Amino acid sequence: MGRTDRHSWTEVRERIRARILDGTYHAGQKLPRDEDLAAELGCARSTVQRAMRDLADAGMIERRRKGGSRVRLDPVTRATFEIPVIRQEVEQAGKKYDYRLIDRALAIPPAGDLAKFELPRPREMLRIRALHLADGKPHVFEDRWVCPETVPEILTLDLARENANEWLVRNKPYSRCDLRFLAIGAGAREAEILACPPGAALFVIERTTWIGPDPITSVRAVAAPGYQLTTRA
Amino acid sequence: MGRTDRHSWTEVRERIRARILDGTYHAGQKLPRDEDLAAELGCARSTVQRAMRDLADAGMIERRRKGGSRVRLDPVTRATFEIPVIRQEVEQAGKKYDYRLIDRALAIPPAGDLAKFELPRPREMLRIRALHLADGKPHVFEDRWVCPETVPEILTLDLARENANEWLVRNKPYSRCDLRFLAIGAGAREAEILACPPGAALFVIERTTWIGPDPITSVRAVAAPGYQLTTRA
DNA sequence: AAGTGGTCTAGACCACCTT
DNA sequence: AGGTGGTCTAGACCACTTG
Repeated sequence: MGRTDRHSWTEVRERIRARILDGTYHAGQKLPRDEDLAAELGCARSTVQRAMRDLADAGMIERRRKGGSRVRLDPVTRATFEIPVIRQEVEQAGKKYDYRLIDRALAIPPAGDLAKFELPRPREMLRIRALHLADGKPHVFEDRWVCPETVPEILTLDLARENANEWLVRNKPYSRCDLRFLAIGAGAREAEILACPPGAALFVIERTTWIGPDPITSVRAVAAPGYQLTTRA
Repeated sequence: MGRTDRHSWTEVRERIRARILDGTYHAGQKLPRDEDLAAELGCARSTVQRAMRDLADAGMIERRRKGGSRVRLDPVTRATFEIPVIRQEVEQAGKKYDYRLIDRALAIPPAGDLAKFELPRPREMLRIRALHLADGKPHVFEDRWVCPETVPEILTLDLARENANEWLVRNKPYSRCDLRFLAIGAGAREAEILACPPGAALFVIERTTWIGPDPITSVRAVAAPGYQLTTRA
């Protein structure tokens, strides 16, 4: 039975959720104060607080000090995705993982890539292109810019052996991470590298990370056809 | 300064995180018990518990009763996305929203769509196809199956005027929601409806919902070219 | 200026899981 | 069977933000 019997915070949450869904509290309306709800439901205020925080995290209500809690006018679906390190993803599927460096070079990123870092001025960065393979077949094509001012070690790493993806994950914590998901048609380069027809629809994950105000890396990971991302069970 | 000074749970969380990042606690290693950490850091156990829960939610550690807390071996990135109701998304971008029903019909879904519901046996459902427009241009093509056994009202709704998407959001709460993101090449139908070249790479969001064990709806939302999804600011 | 949510504490009990 | 995290309580103080 867990402790879902009477005064558990999940029980309180479900009671409040039910009232929102059945219209007792309608969209935009203010809910009672935590303290009043606690008194009414016969539990401690902190239990109500826990339930309300969960509803707020789920996007169902909004809470403000002094302003109280309100049912959100605009219902949204919030979903959490896990983006694994590619090696794990491949090995977890029971396949053999391989990594191949394509090229690396210092250059000034084009405007589009610079914009992702939100940098005021152009800056020279290390571009790394690499391919991740699953059972010998192309799996993900990675096109990455790394900022040597933030990550000087990157210049002396042997990228043919060291996987930049994994090295950064292990050695460079970040404080901010922007993610974008999109679809692109395979260009000539992607088609060749991923061994797919030109124009094939490809799923792309772009990620940019910073440590404090300093840019670390921005990567575009282009998956081979058929890739899809699912909410974590 | 907030209350980020000494014994706030965020401060405690950052101290623990720092120890993980600097190797004091390395991957796979067991962390001290909450109570010991609380004593060492000079705060209440519940404060440590709050901090640890946050780290666990972020995917950095794993916690088990009796087993204790461990640094996760496999670092993952967890990201939360908000999938808005399409009307809101369009209007928030300052554009005019429009909706057009394409067709509706009762039929037995093909195996692929049935599988999404995890149903043992085929079942007749209402298929609804519709187009969402932004400033008069095709924005999202929606291909939906609704289960009339769970949602009988759907059969009598005037779908030319009532948007199935919004009606369901407002009237049918769900208890489980599966989401999938993928990329497809535009087929003949998508190309015609979305006014894009055949073969164009399109971003797709698929969502299946249930209330308890009963299926509600499964929808494939195909976005017009250029669409992308971003972590919420 | 005051009201409301957010946090912290100390203590107790419980549930789950490993040993 | 026992240890560890999860939850609940009651009370106090704090911080944000609105009227």
